[in-house]
Amino acid sequence: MSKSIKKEFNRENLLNQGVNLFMNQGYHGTGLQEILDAVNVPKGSFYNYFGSKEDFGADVIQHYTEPFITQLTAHLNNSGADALGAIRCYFDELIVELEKNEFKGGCLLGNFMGEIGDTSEVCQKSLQSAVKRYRDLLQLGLAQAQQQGTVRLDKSAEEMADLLVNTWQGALLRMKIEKSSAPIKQCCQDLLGDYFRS
Amino acid sequence: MSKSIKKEFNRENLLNQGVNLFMNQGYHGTGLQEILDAVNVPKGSFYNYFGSKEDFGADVIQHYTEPFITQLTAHLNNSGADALGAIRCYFDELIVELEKNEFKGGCLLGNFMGEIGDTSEVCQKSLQSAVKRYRDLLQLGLAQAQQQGTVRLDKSAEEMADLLVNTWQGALLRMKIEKSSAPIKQCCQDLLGDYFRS
DNA sequence: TAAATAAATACGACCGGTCATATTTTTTTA
DNA sequence: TAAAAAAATATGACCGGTCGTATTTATTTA
Repeated sequence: MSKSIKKEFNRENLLNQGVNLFMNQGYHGTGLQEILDAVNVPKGSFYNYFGSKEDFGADVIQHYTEPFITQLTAHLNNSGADALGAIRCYFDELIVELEKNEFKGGCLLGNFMGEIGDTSEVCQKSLQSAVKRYRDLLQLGLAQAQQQGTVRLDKSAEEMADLLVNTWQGALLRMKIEKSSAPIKQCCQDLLGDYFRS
Repeated sequence: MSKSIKKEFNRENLLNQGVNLFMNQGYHGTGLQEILDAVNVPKGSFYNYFGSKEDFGADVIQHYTEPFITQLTAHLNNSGADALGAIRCYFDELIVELEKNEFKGGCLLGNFMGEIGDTSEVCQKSLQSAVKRYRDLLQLGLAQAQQQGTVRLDKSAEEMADLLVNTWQGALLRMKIEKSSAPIKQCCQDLLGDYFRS
């Protein structure tokens, strides 16, 4: 009993540190040892929790995504009659967080798509499902906004959600090398503040 | 004389293979040995050509970018009175090429921005300059299209060029995990075929 | 005590980078 | 111009360290 609690505790810690280190140093740039040291788990124990580094990576992807889904869902639920405002508000929060981090890291999903999105089948599957969940939620919000009359009807919510996700990811890459939040702010303004408006 | 020719030959080969391997396996996922084997250059010789792996990476970035600048410039020069058409035509060619590669690799600039864009100062500088060159060229084309009346005037060419670059990069990431050209086609249609039009 | 889980250790392969030495190429000198 | 000296380039063995993983040992749990 106390053991399985510890096991879950270690697993959770490993996933949290995996998110941090993978996001800032990339998949191949981060060694297992580094993650294990950060959470004081012996090297030999790792394979009791995860099948391989690759499997671990796939789990980290899902673990990373969860809070974003939760956060966006909360905004949409509390938005009342302004789903578009909720989406803008959600992204504004992300921007604040990214500025806090001085534009380092960006988004684990984007970084992993670029680095291992086409070489690790396991992680590719995980990325597909994570991005789809996220995209679907944005699509839901945009569809609500369409019903509320704030977003144009002549483009599908799905198409706009995809465009938003993709432009956001590209803007995050620019942010990282320009060390500026201008690209991600521009992304929100261009799409949510202009192109999507009815 | 014949020696310095060989030197340039080796350098060029190393850069070419560097582009290939870095693009498909990432920076940390590619060892120097792998590149050296591919071009039959001994390990010890590498450091006669480049100061370090990091410096090499920065040079690879520039080497990768050159052909894209050339290709886009050519399209713009031959476009006559339809700069927007030239840009679309250019991206269509890129799409064909990406489909040929079965959506593997994507864009080295995007991949590197995500993986090492905020950890390697040398490569960050190189990425900044490469992306700026590319963005500026697109901006020039869009400004021409504005003068020709095919592109809206109420947004600056610079802003649109940035949006195009960013959305394209994000769409490439999606392409990699979806193994489909739909995202990049959608990018062109949404921006060049709709949002930018006057 | 038997089975299951955790931890320690061991493993070979590979990492980026260095170095002394060998070979050219270039420059200087006669 | 020919010989000698100096500088530049080429090379592969080798460095310490780290990689991801397998195997072995110790510890819990049932």
